[in-house]
Amino acid sequence: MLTHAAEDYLKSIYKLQEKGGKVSTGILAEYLEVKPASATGMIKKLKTMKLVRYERYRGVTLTATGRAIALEIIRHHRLLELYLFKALGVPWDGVHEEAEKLEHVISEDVEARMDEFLGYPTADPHGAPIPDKNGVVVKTASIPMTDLQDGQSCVVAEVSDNDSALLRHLGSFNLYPGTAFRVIEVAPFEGPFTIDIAGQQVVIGREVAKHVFVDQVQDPDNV
Amino acid sequence: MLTHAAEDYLKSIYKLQEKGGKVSTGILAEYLEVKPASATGMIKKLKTMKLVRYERYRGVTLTATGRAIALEIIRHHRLLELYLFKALGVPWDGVHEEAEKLEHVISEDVEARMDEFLGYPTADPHGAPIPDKNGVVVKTASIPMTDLQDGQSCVVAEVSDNDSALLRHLGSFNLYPGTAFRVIEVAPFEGPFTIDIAGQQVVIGREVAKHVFVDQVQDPDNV
DNA sequence: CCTATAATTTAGGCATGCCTAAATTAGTTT
DNA sequence: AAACTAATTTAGGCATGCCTAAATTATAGG
Repeated sequence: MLTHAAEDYLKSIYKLQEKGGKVSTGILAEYLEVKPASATGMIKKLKTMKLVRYERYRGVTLTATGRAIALEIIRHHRLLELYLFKALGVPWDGVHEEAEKLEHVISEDVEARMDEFLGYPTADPHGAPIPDKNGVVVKTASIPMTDLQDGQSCVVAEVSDNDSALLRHLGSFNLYPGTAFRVIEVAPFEGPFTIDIAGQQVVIGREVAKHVFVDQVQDPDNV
Repeated sequence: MLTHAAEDYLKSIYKLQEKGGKVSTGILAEYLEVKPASATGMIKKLKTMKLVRYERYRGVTLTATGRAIALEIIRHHRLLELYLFKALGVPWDGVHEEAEKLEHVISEDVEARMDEFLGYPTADPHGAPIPDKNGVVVKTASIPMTDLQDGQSCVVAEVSDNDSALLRHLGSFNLYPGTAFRVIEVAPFEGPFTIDIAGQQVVIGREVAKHVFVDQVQDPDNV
């Protein structure tokens, strides 16, 4: 069995690898909030366990085994988030933190029971896909909200889950996965987005919009 | 915040103190499946934190603070056991093991939600009392099954929770807390108990009976 | 090409929590 | 009271996982 720390490293390498191939020691350390020297140490340990590929100064990537373990942990995390949200009513800005601790200790048996209770779901409360038992993840083709233009309509697919203040903010606009909205105006010079959610006009700053991903984009009718 | 290990020590000291006052290093070490030398080390650490009273070669006891923490962990453990049992259908011989891992990471918020879901229960699936939020435990006056005589009727109050094979065995007889039975015969020379559960005759060995505690003992009608 | 800067790695240290082996203390027995 | 036994404590070691500080390597600019 792996230590909690090792599991966290694998999970983080997986996530960073998603957007950028090889993962540098520095990026990984920053993501995990440890010093680069500590990351080097753990990477070496993971290499002896054949969970990562690594050459010094060259970055790190997961092996097939390492990836499988990372996806297992991510599955635990996202199922737990959804379970806490649906079964216990934990607010969506709190589930990440809770799941972060529980993901390392939950058994396969309990996980399977939660999965059944939830009806074998495919996305967590933030819209992130839940890998299945075999580690298969359905990639979504969502685009960042910052790519939207005036007049376009869409549906929220996913939002970043790691900043609970941001989530509370989005929640105050009802900007959950599944919520539809239309862009009324994109202010020039990297300005904010004015959008229409169910008849309500809302202004969303650029920094916030970076963390919102959307699907089903439709151009305005009057083109 | 305390380490998981420290929490386990406090919980164990509490349980051992219940039946026997001061707790010796050896007993504690045996209970925690650790060497006596390791227990001495942790006891010293707990003493500097003022969670235990301790003088070398004299045994250890909890301070008020230490006791409060122990009861908090025990509350986590027992609420989790009941939640896993009732909400997720985990079999009663599996909940102890699961709760043992979860008790150290569950938040007060999630615990409060489980408590509410369960309707503020007072006993776990093995009949052990659940301390309330303020650390108040209702002591039960149960007696060991081994004290029963021919003909007496009673109700199961509590069973030991730490041996899952034993629990499966008891489960196969429907010997759960709340189950009523009548003693048909106590075989002489430390022999087994023959009992009547809902019309079924069952033979219970002495070693098993030691782990079953009963309430509401009534003498036979024909006295 | 060679040097400056930034990233990374190595070296050495610290806390936790376990271990074994040796020394000490308590308590009982003669 | 001395000696023996059993329990306990001390001493020293090991793995994990973090840290800081110093050395090394990569890479880009002149």
